[in-house]
Amino acid sequence: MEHIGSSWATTPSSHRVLSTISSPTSSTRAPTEEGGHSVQRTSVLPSQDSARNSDSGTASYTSDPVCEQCHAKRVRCDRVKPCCGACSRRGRDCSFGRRQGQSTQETSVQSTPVSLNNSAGITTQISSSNGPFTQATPAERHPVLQDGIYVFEEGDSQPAAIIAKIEGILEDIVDALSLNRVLMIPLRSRQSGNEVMIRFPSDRIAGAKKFTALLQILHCIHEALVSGRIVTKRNIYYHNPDLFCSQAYVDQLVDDIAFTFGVGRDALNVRAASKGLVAGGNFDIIGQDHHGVPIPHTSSLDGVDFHSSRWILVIEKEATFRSLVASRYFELSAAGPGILITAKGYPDLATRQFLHLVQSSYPHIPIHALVDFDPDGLAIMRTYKHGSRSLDHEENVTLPGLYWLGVKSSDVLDPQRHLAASPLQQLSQQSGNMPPSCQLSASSNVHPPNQLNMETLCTLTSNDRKKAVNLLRSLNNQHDQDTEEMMLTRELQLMLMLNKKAEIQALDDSMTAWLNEHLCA
DNA sequence: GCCGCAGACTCCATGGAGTA
DNA sequence: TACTCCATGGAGTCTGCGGC
Repeated sequence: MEHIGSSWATTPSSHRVLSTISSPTSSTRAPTEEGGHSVQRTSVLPSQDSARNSDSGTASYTSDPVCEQCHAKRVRCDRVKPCCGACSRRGRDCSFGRRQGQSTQETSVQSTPVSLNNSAGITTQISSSNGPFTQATPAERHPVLQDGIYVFEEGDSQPAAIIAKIEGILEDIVDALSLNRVLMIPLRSRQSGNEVMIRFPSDRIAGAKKFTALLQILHCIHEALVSGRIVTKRNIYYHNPDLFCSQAYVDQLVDDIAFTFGVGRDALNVRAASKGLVAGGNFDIIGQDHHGVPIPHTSSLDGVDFHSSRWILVIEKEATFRSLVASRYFELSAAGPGILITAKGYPDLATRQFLHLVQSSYPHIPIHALVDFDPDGLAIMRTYKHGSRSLDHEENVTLPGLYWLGVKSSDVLDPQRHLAASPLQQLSQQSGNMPPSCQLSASSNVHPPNQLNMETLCTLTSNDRKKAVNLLRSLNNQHDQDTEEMMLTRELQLMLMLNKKAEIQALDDSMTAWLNEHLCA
C-alpha cells in the first residue's frame, strides 16, 4: 500500500512563492549550510529577530525532525538520511525515529491496485499508475462562446482521486491499528506549507481532539463525494457540535484538508453558504424584491449573458448595493447598462470564483471596486484583486484587472480647505494619469458637486491605524507594484496622515451622479 | 560532550471587519 | 446568532547555540 506521507509532502512551489509575496511579514530563511542540505521555510509570523540567519550559524526550525542522536545531544543536525553529517563525523549510528512531524516517506511501500468497499458500499479502484495520492488539479470550468453567450463546459473533476486519497488515509489508520502503532493523519499547514502528523494518542488533549475532528470531517467529505452531494461547512459542524465546539474549527480544518490534497474546497464537495448578490445582465431581479440574486456557484451556472454590459461594479456594502438596485442603476446608468455585485464585506469564495469566471469570459468589460476610504475597504478590495493568504491554494479566485473606482482621498478632500494639492494629486499630476474628477478637485476653487467634505469623515481608530500600517507594509514588501498599487500606497499614507476615513454611505445623496461621473471617466 | 535557554515556529483562541 | 473574511498574541514544542 502506498503511504500517504510521500505524496502529501509535495508542496506546490507556487504556494510558497505566493505566500511569500502576499505576506507582509513573510521571511524565507536561507538554506542551512551543513552537508548542503537545504531546509527552506516560509514564515507568516512577524520576524522578531531578522538578524538571525543560517550564515551566522543560528537555529533553523523545521517540521522535518532532526535525528534522534542529534536531538539527544542538542547539536545541529543536517537531517541527511540515512546518516546525518554530525553522526557520520562522530561515527555514530544515526536513526530517524517517529517523533512529531516525522515524515513516513521512508517506510512507504509501492502500491498495487487495490479495491476498497467504501462506506456507501461502492467499490473504488485505486490505480498505482494514477495513484490515489497524486496531485489532483482543481476542477475547472471553461467559458465557451455559444450564440453570443458564454456557457461553461465542465473540466476534469477528480472526485475519484480525492475519494482514493481519503480511503488511503483510512487504510493507513487500519494498518496502524492492526500493528498497534500510533495512528496518524498528515496535514499541511496553509501558513507555512509544512506537513505535520496529527497523531492519536497524542501528548495533548487538543491533539487527540484534532485527530478525531479530522477523521469525522474526512468521513463527511468522503460521503459527500461518494454520493455526489454537496455539504456545507455548517452541515459538517452539526454532525458533531460537541466535538468541533465552533464552526471556525471546522472551517479551518476543511481548508487545511483541501490545501493538503492540493485542491480547492469545491473539489471536496464542501461549500460555504452563498453570501454574494448580483443584479443585471441575465440575473433578472424582477420578483426578487430589489434584493438582487444570490450569486450562484460556478458549477451550477448554465452560463452568463453579460454581452450588453459596459461595466461591472463590485460594491463593498450591501446597503449601497440595495439602494443602487432599487434605483435600477444597472439599467439607467449614464455609462450604459452594467452589473452590480456585492459580497457583503470580505468576499467569500463563491463570489470571487464568479467574478473570476466573468472576467475570463468578458475580459473587455471593466470591473470597478467601490469600497470605503478606510483600511478595511482597501483590504477588501485587495482580497478581491489578489486573493487572501489563507486561501492561497484556491485557484481562479483573483481579479487582477480590478480597477479602484473609489472612495479615494480626492473624493473627500475639499480643495477650498486644502489649498495645496494633496500629495496624491501632485503625484498624479506629475505622472499625467490623473482621472478627470481628480483634476477638477485639484485645480478648481469651486466645490465640486459630487465630493464629500471633511464633515462626513470619521477619525481612524487605533485598529484602523494598525490595519493601515500592516497594509502599507504588505504593499512595500511587494517588489513589482503596478500604478494602482502605488496609488494605493499614497492613499494609505494620506489616510494615516489625515487620520481620517470615509464610508461609501457619505456619497448616498449624490451616489448616482458620482458614479455616472466616475464610470464615464 | 552536556545541557540551559533563547529564538523560531505551530496551534489555537480571540476579536475585529462586513453582512443578514 | 450566524457566516464570511482577516490579524494578533499566548502557550507549548522544537531546534541548536554557546557556556561550561
